Amino acid sequence: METTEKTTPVSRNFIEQAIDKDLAEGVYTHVMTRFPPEPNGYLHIGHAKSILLNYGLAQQYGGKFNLRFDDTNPTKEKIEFVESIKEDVAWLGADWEDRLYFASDYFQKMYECAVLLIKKGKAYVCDLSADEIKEYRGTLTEPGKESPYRNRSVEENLKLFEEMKKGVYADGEKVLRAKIDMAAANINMRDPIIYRVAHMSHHNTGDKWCIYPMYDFAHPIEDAIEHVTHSICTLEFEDHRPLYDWVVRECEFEEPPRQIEFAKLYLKNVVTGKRYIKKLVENGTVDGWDDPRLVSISGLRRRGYTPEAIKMFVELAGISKAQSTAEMPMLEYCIREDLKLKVPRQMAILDPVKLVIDNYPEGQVEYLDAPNNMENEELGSRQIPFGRELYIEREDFMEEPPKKYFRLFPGNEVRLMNAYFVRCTDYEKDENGNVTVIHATYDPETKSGSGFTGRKVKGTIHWVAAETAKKVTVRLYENIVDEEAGMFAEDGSLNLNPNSLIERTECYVEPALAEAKPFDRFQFVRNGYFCCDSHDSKPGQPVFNRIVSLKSSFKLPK
RNA sequence: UGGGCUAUCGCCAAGCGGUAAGGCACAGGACUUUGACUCCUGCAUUCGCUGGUUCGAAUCCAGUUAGCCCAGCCA
Repeated sequence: METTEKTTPVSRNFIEQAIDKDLAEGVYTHVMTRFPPEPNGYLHIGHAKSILLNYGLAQQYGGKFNLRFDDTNPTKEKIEFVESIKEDVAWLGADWEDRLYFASDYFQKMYECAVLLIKKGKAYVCDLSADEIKEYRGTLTEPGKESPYRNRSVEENLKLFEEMKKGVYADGEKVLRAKIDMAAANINMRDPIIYRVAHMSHHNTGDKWCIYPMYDFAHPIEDAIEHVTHSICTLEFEDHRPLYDWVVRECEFEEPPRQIEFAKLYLKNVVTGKRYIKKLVENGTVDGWDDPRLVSISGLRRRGYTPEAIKMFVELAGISKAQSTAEMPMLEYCIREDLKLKVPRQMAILDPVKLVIDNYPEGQVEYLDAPNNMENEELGSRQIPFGRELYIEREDFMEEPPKKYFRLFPGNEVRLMNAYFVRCTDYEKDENGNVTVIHATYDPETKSGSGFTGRKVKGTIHWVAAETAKKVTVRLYENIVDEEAGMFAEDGSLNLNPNSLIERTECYVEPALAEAKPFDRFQFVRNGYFCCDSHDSKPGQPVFNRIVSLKSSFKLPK
């Protein structure tokens, strides 16, 4: 093993610093984290940050990581979301081992905690209606006032709560509230509701319960039960921390978990909002939650992103408390970086025009050796057919080239990648002025790998032999949002980009690519990185999604 | 004078009283059988603003401004 010690001092983020301190001071002797999604939708890139952060921390400190579904509100949750979330978390590589938990499995314990609070005089059953509770709560600037039911006896509260549990009351008729402080500046502390009545079947517990705990009450208990040490959540829960601490303390849990908040990750000009995506799915703008244009985990996966790239992105973006919006090029950098040495490089023509090599024997086919990845010899090489008629990229030929155009134009010589030098001799156009065929002659001496140094060419273009080429469909993606117009229109709807998906059905690839399987990834020379689509590819008839284009610094001079 | 949080390059982000890391993006140049990759070079005399403390402040103090979050029987 090499000992290339990098002396780059990797700074620790504020969460790691907090954990270091806790460990050093003996507040905790181990580290336990968790990812606690509510199964009410699909995961997106923002969730990946939380997943990878929590899992990474557990790894780093030799601790454990749990996957826990925070399923305390049956009105929003579905089993299908549980499945998709498990798939996505697993795909990202966050291993919960045998620790898959459901908040709903703790309902009995939560109920007992509620009873304990009642007995301690710290909770009471309140008969106020939803509107009244809202009214009594006060406003941001005015204190609330106490509920007339606030001072019921412990016995009465116990009886009433028991009746709530038994189903005596209708939804909304009664709630259990924590008795804290109606005048607190922090609204979360103004006697928050901790249990509500909801006569509804739960995906996990069925009809066993008709009372369900609220997030603020349930979450700290869930963490405490699992001996989570660091309960990492996003910034909007900062105001809830005093309540979190109150619950853990009043329920008398030992070694209480600590809540730490960090900033969510947003992407510039990218939609992640559930209601917007739902609309896009419903009106057919996208073909599902895993549409390759979405940044849902399943969408990124289908597009061809790798877990490694997502992890790199999340690490690059960093962890802080400052509201941040990363730019798409940062994510794109990560996938290019990850795929660069991992995938084979192939020649594919996305916008074909025929090139005829007039001095090449008609009917002759010759196999040429082509390295799969010149920067990674481990990927080996392949044999590719060459012949008299080829397809080349339409943009690789110009009738009247501007200065500094290195590709094909009448009289110019270029290298056909992995093959020969060819010189353009002539071209044909149709009645509309479109170039239909380009003629050239090749020089046998210049065969790739022959060591020919007689002369040099400025340009190298890619090609595919016409006779053996495989015709495939390729999909090119752009942001689904019209960036020029801005994300949202005045009425709050999305400004859509009509060209977010360009499907090309007449693309030609090397024959071997016909056998590409879903999730096979390639670099198509000069066209970017592509992934065989997992939905629409059929055996022998692959569809390729462009994951990301290559960086191109070539711009036509004016 | 409601509470909480945040402000360091176009974007992300280190920094924790000793004189502004790094990455993305961008711009030059070298190299090149991908105008890619790689490699060089450049890119904050300044840390929201104003004062103060100090030999010394992005870091401490005071004030000020801006942004985000909170008034679900959602999470």
